[in-house]
Amino acid sequence: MLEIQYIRQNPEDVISRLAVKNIDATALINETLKLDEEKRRLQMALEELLARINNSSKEIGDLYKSGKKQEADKLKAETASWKTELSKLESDAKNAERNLFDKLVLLPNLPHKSVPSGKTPDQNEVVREEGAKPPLGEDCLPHWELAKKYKLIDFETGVKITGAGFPVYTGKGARLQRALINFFLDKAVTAGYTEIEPPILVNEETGYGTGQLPDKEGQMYFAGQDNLYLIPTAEVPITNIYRDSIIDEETLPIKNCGYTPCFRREAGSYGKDVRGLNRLHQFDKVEIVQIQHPDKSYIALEEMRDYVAGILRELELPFRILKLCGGDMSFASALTYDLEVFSGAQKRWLEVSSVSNFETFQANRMKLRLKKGKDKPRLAHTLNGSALALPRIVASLLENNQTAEGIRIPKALIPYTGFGLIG
RNA sequence: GGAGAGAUGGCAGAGCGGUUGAAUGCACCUGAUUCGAAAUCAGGAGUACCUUCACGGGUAUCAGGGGUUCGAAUCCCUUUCUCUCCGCCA
Repeated sequence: MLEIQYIRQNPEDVISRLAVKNIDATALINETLKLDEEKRRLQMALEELLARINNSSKEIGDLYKSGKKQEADKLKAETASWKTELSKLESDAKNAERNLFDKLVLLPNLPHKSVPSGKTPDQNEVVREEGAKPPLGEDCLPHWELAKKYKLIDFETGVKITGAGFPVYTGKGARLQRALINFFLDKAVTAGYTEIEPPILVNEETGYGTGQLPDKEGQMYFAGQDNLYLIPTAEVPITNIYRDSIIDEETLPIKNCGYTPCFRREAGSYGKDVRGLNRLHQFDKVEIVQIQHPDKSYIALEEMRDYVAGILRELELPFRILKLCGGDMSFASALTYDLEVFSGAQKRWLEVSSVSNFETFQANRMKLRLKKGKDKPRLAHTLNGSALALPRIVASLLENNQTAEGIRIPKALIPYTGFGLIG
């Protein structure tokens, strides 16, 4: 959530930066400012009345103590007569606050100054491209064929057990999943991240803290009986660890990582996007999360991006890094890099990681603050990135490394799989 | 799931419905003493919002929400959570 103080002081800046996300916020901002004024006006009136009542009550107490019962009773009656005014002011003030809040939660985060404008994914900026695309023959197979051929993934049985988008991994396919998870976690821990195993069901406050709620609840599975949501990413529980807390700046940066399954309803997806492993309802992912000082968050963002690139390099996958344009960025992000691997048989780029700086957007919702000595607490910056999401890594691993003998496992992964070839 | 007990500041722990934002202890910060330190003494110290050029002032906050009252940490209702006992169970 944007800070109202900032909007109040820099409405022009807010409007022009939201324009980069292709949002004309002029009307919304004007309305927000009006509601903010209204809220403060009512708050002042209410607090003034409360102060009068407090004073009066104190006086009544003193009068009783000194035995002046008559005067006390008189003042009591007078004070009681303010009650109708009080309840009206209370409900008005509450409504005004509610109205303001309802507007504020609709506003997406402001994009960083360097974010390119643009409406669609093809206007994202290619930061760089690395690795050679595999020289596959005409007879190369897409990963879903390979998965079937080598009995690695059973999509049909997944449909039987649960539904589309819930594959069953078998044999070396399952082993490959486990290998990748361990590989990613080991990498992250070596890079200084603390491993976390969080809950994968979260409550409403948690969903709100990272920005999934109230807007995108249709994207999450919901366990209605207990009012809990299945997490769409480990970012949600791992960042919310610090909800409602004030962290000593000395302890920064906080770097956490965690493996979790992720659940996404993906309502509205169709066609080649959902073929095979391209888009699933349940998938595995290792996530990295940082809590950073505002002055250092953009350095950290680049480090995280380069860290993820390093893993892709070790996996010998051709990849490219994109800086997302305003129109392709998520609601909460100020700057996002996507990392995509090239999937040789499908001949398309697949997003395997998204690394974002949320600046104070999540921290403001979560009341996650930093404190240095006696200074006033200030909001922290939060960042996260996938490192990495498994399905599309597996897709490109299978497709790019197919040979006549079988599927070659990259060297770095062999200690984890225990085999170098799927034949 | 059933029965009971409880939730107070960073922690521990008081708190007859009326100067209780809250005693006390520990921890913490500042100053005095000291060559320095320990000990001792004096003082300070939560968070959020509103207001003020500023000094300052106001409101809220004793798990969350609602109620009674001129006035609630204190009384009532409710939700959540914790603990103890029973049941069930990886």
